[in-house]
Amino acid sequence: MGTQLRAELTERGIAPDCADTIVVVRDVLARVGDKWTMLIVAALSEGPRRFTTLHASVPGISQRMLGHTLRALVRDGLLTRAAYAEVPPRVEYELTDLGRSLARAVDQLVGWVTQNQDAIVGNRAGFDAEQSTVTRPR
Amino acid sequence: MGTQLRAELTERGIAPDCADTIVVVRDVLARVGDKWTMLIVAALSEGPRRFTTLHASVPGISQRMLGHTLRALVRDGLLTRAAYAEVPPRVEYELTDLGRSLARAVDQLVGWVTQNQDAIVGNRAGFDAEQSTVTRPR
DNA sequence: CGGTATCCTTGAAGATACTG
DNA sequence: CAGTATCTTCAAGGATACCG
Repeated sequence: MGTQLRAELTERGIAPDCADTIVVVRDVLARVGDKWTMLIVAALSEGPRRFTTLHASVPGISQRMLGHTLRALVRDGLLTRAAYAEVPPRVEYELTDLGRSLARAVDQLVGWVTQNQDAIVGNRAGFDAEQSTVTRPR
Repeated sequence: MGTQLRAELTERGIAPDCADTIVVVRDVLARVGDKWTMLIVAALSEGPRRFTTLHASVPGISQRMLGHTLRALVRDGLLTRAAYAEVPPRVEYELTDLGRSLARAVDQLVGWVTQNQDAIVGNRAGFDAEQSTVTRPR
C-alpha cells in the first residue's frame, strides 16, 4: 500500500524514512477523510457501541461500509472489537487509547474548520460566481 | 455537494448548522487526505511556485491532476493564482493566509502520525498476521 | 445479531493529445 | 509555459441477498 509512491519518492532522492512518513500521513488523512470514519468515531467517542447501534447512529451507512470501515479501524489499532459468545450474539466496538488520541488530534482540525468554514464556503461561492460569469457572459 | 448527507442528518434531528459543520469537516479532511494536496501544499510552503515547477516537485502527478487540484485549492481560497501576461506565460501559485493556517493545523496531525506511525504499522502487521493464520491455518 | 458475498454503478484518476 | 479535452481504466461504494 503506497509502495509505488514510496519507490518514486526515494528514487527522487527523498530519504526512505521521510518517504515512509509522507505515505503514512496520507494514509491516515485519507482514513479520517473518508466518507464514514469521522461519523463512526464521533459515535464511539461517548463509549463502546454495538454494530446495530452504530448502524442506526450513522445516517445512511450501509452494513457493508460499516463492516469495512470498522475492520480497517480495528486493523490500525484505533478500535477494539469484543465479541461475546451469547445468544443473540453481541459485539462491542470501543476506541483504544490510540484511537482517542487520534480523535483529539483531529479535533484540532475540526476546530480550524469550525472557525474558517464561513470563509471557505464564501470563497467557493465567489469563485463559482466568477466562473459562471466567464462561461456564460452578459 | 454533501447536500444529500446534510438532508439526512437534519432529518434525523441534527441541528442544520451542526450538520453543515460535519459536512464541511469531511470536505476539508477529504481534500487534505486526497492523493496530491499535501504534497502540493508542502511544495508551496517554501514560497510561490510555478505550474511546471510544481509538476516537477510532486513526483508522479499528471498535468491533469495538478491542474484539478490547484483549481480546487484556489476555489477554497487556500491558494492564489497570479497570471502574468508575458511570453512565455508565467503563472504563480502561492499559499494564502488561510492556506498557511490550514497547513499549520494539519501539521499537528502530521506530528501525531509521526509519533504514532510505528504503532499503526505494527498493529496492521499484527492484524494481518492473525488473519492469515485464520484463513490459512496449520 | 452481526456480519460476508456478489453484483453493479459511478466518479476518480491515469495516459495521451492538443491549444492559447 | 500552462493548461484543457478526450478516452479509458479501476476501485470505492451502494443494493441486495445470504449465512453462522
